[in-house]
Amino acid sequence: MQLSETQMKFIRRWGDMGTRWGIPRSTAMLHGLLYVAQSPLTAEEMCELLQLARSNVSTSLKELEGYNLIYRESRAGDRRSFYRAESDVWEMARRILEERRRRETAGAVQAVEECLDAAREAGDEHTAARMEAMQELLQTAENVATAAQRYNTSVFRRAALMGSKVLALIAKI
Amino acid sequence: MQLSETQMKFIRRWGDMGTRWGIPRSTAMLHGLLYVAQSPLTAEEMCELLQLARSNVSTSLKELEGYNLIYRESRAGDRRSFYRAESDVWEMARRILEERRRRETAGAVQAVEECLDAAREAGDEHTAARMEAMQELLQTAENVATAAQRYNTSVFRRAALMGSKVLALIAKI
DNA sequence: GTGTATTTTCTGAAATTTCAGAAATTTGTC
DNA sequence: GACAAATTTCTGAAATTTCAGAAAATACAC
Repeated sequence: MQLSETQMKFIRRWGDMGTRWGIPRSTAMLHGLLYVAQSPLTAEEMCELLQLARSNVSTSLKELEGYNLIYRESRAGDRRSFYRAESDVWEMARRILEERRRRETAGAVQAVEECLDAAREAGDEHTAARMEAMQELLQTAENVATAAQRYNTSVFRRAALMGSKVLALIAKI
Repeated sequence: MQLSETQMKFIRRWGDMGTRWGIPRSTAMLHGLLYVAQSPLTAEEMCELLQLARSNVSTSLKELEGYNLIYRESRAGDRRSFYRAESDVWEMARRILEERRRRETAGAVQAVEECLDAAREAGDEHTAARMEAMQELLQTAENVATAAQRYNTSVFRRAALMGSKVLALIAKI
């Protein structure tokens, strides 16, 4: 496989994007590569195409698997693993949402919960009130994110596409 | 002003949270401090309470102002600035959303747009299709985020609280 | 089992980010 | 204007993160 100039451009941009989102550049680039690739690739090929160290590719692919953004496949008579990306962008978004919920929001809910308990324990009304408000926000975010996992990708996509209309409707109630 | 143990605990936790979200620990801690503070604080007081360098506090406060998460106020006969945080957590969330949209999503939409043009130019059907799908996702996220800015905080909150029910409804269509 | 292809883990170097202290600038008073 | 208080910017040190190369572990053929 050879990368076209256009593909390389996307991969580089996607890498830049990643860094703004807290994802290492090389990890994001590998994801971008698999997203535009027409067929599954081996780790070795990816090293070659993006000029990354084999170790780096190995670690990054594992991270991407953790986010369920890529699949690894085996082929008969070939002991290497072949990787391909989830190609449905809505499914991709849903999985990112789920992982971020798990790693970030869930922890926050628990942390604030603890602080709320401590504030009540100490009879600190003001702080308790603040913690309660924060708790409502975090718990709601958590609930929405969890709900999004219950339905299929098509529902998720339609909900997003209708998003602004739903808001307009709610504003009228 | 003196910080209670509970408040200090929250501030530290909030700082930890920040780092996971790509926000410097000291910046997040300052925000947490202002969120739990009962009255506006000066930069100097914040240095004292959190044991941070004056310069650091200055930079971080400016960053928080950039996110519209804090307000600075002046008082007659006092040349110092007094800071307080937005205390409505839903308004807070809305502003974070808006800033993230501006800084992260907006740039991505443009980057993918460019790549899409390049792919079409080069007659690269496969890549163009992938870029189109990605574009739909990013543009939709952008649209929803923009829409959320059009209504007041109460609408935003109600929409979030109804989120899972709205999803269930859409799933039935 | 042995040997080889492939992947993963370990280690440290390079790059980046965070943040304190010093210097410079701004703001407001007189 | 001169002066003092407050804030911001500059600089580099410390901490963290990213990532390459080497070593170790694993998987599979024979």
